[in-house]
Amino acid sequence: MNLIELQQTLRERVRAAAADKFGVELEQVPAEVPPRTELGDLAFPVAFELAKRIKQSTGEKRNPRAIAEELRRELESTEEVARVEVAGAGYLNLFFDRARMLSRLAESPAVEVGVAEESAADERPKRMVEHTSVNPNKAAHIGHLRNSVIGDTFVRILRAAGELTEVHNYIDNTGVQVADVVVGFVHLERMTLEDVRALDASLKEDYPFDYYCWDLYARVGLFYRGGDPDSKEDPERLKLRVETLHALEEGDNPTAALADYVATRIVNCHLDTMSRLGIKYDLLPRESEVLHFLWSHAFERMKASGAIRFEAEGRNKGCWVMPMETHESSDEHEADKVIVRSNGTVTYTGKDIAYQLWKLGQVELDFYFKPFRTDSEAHTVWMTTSNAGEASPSAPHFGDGATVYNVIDSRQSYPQEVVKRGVAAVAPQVGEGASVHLSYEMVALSPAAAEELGLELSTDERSRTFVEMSGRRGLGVKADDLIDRLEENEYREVEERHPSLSEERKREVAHTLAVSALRYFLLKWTRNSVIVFDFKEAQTTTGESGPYCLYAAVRANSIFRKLQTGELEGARRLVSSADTDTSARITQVFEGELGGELWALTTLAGRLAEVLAQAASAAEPSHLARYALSLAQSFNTVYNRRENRVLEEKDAVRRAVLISVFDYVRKQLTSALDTLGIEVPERM
RNA sequence: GCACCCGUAGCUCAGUUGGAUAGAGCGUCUGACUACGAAUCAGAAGGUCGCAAGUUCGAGUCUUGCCGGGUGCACCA
Repeated sequence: MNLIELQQTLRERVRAAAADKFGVELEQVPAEVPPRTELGDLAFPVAFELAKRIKQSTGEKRNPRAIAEELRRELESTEEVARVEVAGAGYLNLFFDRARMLSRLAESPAVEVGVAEESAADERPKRMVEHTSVNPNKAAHIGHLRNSVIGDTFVRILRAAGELTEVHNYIDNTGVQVADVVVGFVHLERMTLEDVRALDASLKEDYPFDYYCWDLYARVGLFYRGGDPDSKEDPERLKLRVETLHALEEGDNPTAALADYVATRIVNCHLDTMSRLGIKYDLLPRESEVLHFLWSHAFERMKASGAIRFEAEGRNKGCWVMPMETHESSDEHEADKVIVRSNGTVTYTGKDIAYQLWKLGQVELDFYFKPFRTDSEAHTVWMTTSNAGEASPSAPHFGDGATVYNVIDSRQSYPQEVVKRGVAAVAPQVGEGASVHLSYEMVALSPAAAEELGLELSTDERSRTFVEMSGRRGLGVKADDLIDRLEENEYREVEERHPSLSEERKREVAHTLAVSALRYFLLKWTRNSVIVFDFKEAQTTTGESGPYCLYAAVRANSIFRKLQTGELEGARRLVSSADTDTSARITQVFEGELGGELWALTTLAGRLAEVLAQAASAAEPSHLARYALSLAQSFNTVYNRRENRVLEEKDAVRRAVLISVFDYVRKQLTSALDTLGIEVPERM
C-alpha cells in the first residue's frame, strides 16, 4: 500500500461515517497535509463542511469539534493509523503507525518511468502530446528548448502516472519559413539542389548546415527589406517568397525538391539537438501530408457541420471563415477567423484543425508512415509520407487519441482557441475538453548570459533585468551553443574535483550536469511565468538547481557503496518483521525532534506518486521540479546531522531504520529526477 | 476598444479542489569541516499577499469594481 491508496481508504471511511452517523452524502472528502509534522501526517477539515450540511438539512447547529470527535473513533480503527487527534476548530489530524508505514514504503516498488510502452492490446485512452514543432529552416534556439523540455517532461509525467502517450513533433515543411531559406539558396546564392548538397557536405562541425541556414535566413530577411533592417519589406522582392511557396505546395518540381532536402536536413539537426537533452518523439507528421491526405476530407466535415461559412461579401469576401461570436469585432479587427483564403489556399489554423481532428480519431483517412531514424537505444521515430511505396506495413497504430495536448507558446492562445472550437464544432462528441493548449511564456536572457554567449549589448540593455531575443536584431541564441557552454562550465568543475577521471568520464559527467542544470532551470517555473536564463543561476549548486538535486542523490548513493554486502537486505528484513518488540523500537527511532525530522523526510518521499498525479492533471511539470528540490533539501538537512551518520551508527535498529529511509529517499528522488529527464551520475 | 495572463519578502518566484502561524532560492549578517562527499548545513533579519468591497465558520486562493504591467486580436505561423 502506498500513501495514495491509504489516503483513498481513509477518505472512504470518512465518507461512509458521514453518511452513517449524520446522514450526509459527501461528494468529495478533501484531505491535506498539516503544516507541521507535530500536527500529524494527514488532516481532514471535513467537520466544518459537515456542520454546515447538517444545519442546512435539519436546522440543527452542531459544533465542528463534536462532529470531529465522532469521526475520530471510526478512523482510529484503521490498521495504519496509530492515533487521531481533534485539533483547532475541528480538524481531524491523523498520525500513522510509523513502524508499519516504513515497512510498507520500503517494500513498495519504485515508480517506473517510461516503461508503459504501448502494445496492441492496450486499451488505455491515448494522450497525444505535440511539442517542439520548430520550423525546419534553421537551428533551434533557446525558446524552442523550453517548449521541448516542458513537452518531454509532461510526457514522462504522464507515463509515470500510468498513462499511454504518443509524442508528435509537427513539421511545417511547406511553410513561409522554409520558403524563405529556399529563396536564399536559389535567388541569393544561385544554388541548385546539387550545389546545396555539396555545400552541406563541405561544412565543418563547428558550423553545420542548420547554422548556415540560420545566417542565410537572416540575410533573406534583410534582402526583403532592401538591405536595411529597419525599413519595410519590398513587395517586389516578396513575390519571390510567394512564387516559392506555390512551388512547394504544388510539389514535384526542382524548387520543392530543394525545399524537401533543406527541411529534412534541418529536422535531423533538430532531432540531434533535442537528443542531447534526452528528448524523443514517436511521430513527425508533416504539413505536406496534412494538406494532401486530410485537408479535403476535413474541409467537407467542417462545411457539413456548419463550423465554417462562405462569405459572399464584406471584408472577408470569398473566404471560408469560422465565426467567433464571443470575440467582439471592431473596425480595426475582424473577429471571425479565415480558414480558407479567397485564393483557395488554406491557413495554418485550417490545417491545424484538420490535423487535430486526425489526432483525435475524427478523420478516417490515414497517412502513410515510414521509419525516419532509429537512435542508439533502438527507439524509432516515424514520419508521414505521401509516397505509398515508402509506406511501412509494420508502422505502429498512430492517432486515435482521447486527449490532445499542444505545447505552444502563450502568444498563440487565440488561434489555439479557434482550433479547439473548430474541432468541437465538427466533432461534438469529443468536445472542447479533448483539446488542451499547454501554453508557456517566453525565455529571455540575463544581460550576463547574453554577454557570455557573445552578444553585443548597449549600456541600456546591460542595466536591465533581461534581454529579449529578437530575430531581426540578430539577438538570438542557438540551442546547441547554449548547451555547449553549459557543458564547458561543468567540465571545468568536474576537472577540478575529479582530475583522475578519464577524459571520457569527465565529459560524460559534465554533460549529465549540464542537462540537469538546463532542464531543471526550464522546469522550475510555472508555465505562465516569463523566464530569464542565467548560467550562474542554472548551474549553482547551493540554490534551486538541477546540480543541487543531483548532489543529494549522489551523496545518498555513496553511503550505499560503503555498506557491507547484504546489509541493505538485512535492514529491509528488520523493518518489515512483524515482531512487536522491534516495531516498538522502530517507532522509538521516529520519536523526538531528530526522529520527527526523519519521519517527515520519509513521508515527503512517500508523496511522489501524489505529486505525479497532480502534475499530470494540472499539466504543470514545475510541481514535480519543486518536489524534487524539497526532497533533496530535506535529505541534505537530515544527512548533515552528525547523529544520522549511518556508517557510525551502533544501534542495530536505528541503523536499519536510517538505511531503509535513506534507501527509500534515494529511490524516490531518482525516480522524480528521471521523470524530469535528469539522470543521476555516479560521481560529480 | 475587446480577449487572455500576471501584481505575494530588497530581487526572482512557490503557494494543491478555499483551511491551522503565507514559504523557497538569491542577496545581507552570524556560525559549522583533517568530510558516511562542505558542489553541504544551521541561525538571524526581511510581508498592510496591488487597492476597495462582497461570498464564507474560514480568502493569497472565489466574485465584482478600480489601479499597474505583459501578450494577443492578418486572406503570417
